[in-house]
Amino acid sequence: MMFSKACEYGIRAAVYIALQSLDGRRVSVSEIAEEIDSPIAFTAKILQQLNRNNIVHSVKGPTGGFEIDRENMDTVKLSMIVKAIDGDKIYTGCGLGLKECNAQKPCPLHDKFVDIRSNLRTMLISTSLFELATGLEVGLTYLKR
Amino acid sequence: MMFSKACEYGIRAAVYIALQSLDGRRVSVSEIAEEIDSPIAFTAKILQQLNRNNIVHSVKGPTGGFEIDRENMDTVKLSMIVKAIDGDKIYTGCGLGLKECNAQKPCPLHDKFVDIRSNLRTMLISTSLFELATGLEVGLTYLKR
DNA sequence: TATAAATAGGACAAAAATGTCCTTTATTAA
DNA sequence: TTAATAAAGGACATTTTTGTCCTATTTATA
Ligand code: FES
Ligand code: FES
Repeated sequence: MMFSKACEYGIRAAVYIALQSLDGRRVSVSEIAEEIDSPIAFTAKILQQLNRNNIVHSVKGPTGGFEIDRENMDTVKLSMIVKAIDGDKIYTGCGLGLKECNAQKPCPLHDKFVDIRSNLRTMLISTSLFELATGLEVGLTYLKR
Repeated sequence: MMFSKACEYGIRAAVYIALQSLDGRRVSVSEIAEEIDSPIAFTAKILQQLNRNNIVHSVKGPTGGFEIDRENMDTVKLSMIVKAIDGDKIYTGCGLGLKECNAQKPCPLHDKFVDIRSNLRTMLISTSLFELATGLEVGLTYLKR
């Protein structure tokens, strides 16, 4: 609805990796896919994107896998993941599908849409991976069901 | 992003029909598609759905076309169009793609997501076609660009 | 009543998103 | 140095969404 499937998997994967990195564990694609209940090969592609965008860090070879350093858990915000995977149409797009959102020639929904989107934007910009992972750690939230 | 293409076209079409109905004009699919800059045959399909859901009224034959009675302009809210075309996954879906949104077993984003979604929901439920059409009438907003 | 104009609807086509498979590359450890 | 393990990445397959085309139905009017 709001995010693409790829983006949903990307966020779930990043949160899982963050959680495990807090324990010093590096995790493989197959473990991630298992734990977030996502298609493994597709998840691998998404992790490649996150790696290229320096959101996660990957290590090849035996004992390799994905990890996120403690610093990144705070600096990486949801907005960065969404941007890496879905681009910024979430910010620049018009709610009614006009070429782009444009306050000079607004669609009928513009004012109300901009309001909602700004809430969303603020939320994404202010939510860190660490924040999402710690809820999991305490067992209050879930990455699959 | 937020709505499907079909839904965007549906809303734009409904607003245009409402605007013309205010002047007592019944409009054809081809005129609608022209005025909202949408693919004509695809728009026709969407209008069929809106007709079946009693959001617009269609009349066959010469002098036929689409119209919306004055009463419906007030009673038809954006939420009804979105529901008719995109279903209610916008309300029931989980932001991170878990089977459904569930406060008992929430995803890490649940609380923040529910907040945003509730704003969106309120906006959709409280915005009528009439409200959107009148902005157009006054020439402040646009359905194409 | 015949014709033409308009929507309804089924079948099909194209494009985009999602998902899979297989080979290559890097790296560890025996 | 070889074998095994893990990510990278290219090519392909499937599914969903978007879009088109053609025929049937309804209806106004000449
Ligand atoms: S112009 Fe449509 S949302 Fe801004
Ligand atoms: S459970 Fe994910 S948004 Fe509610």
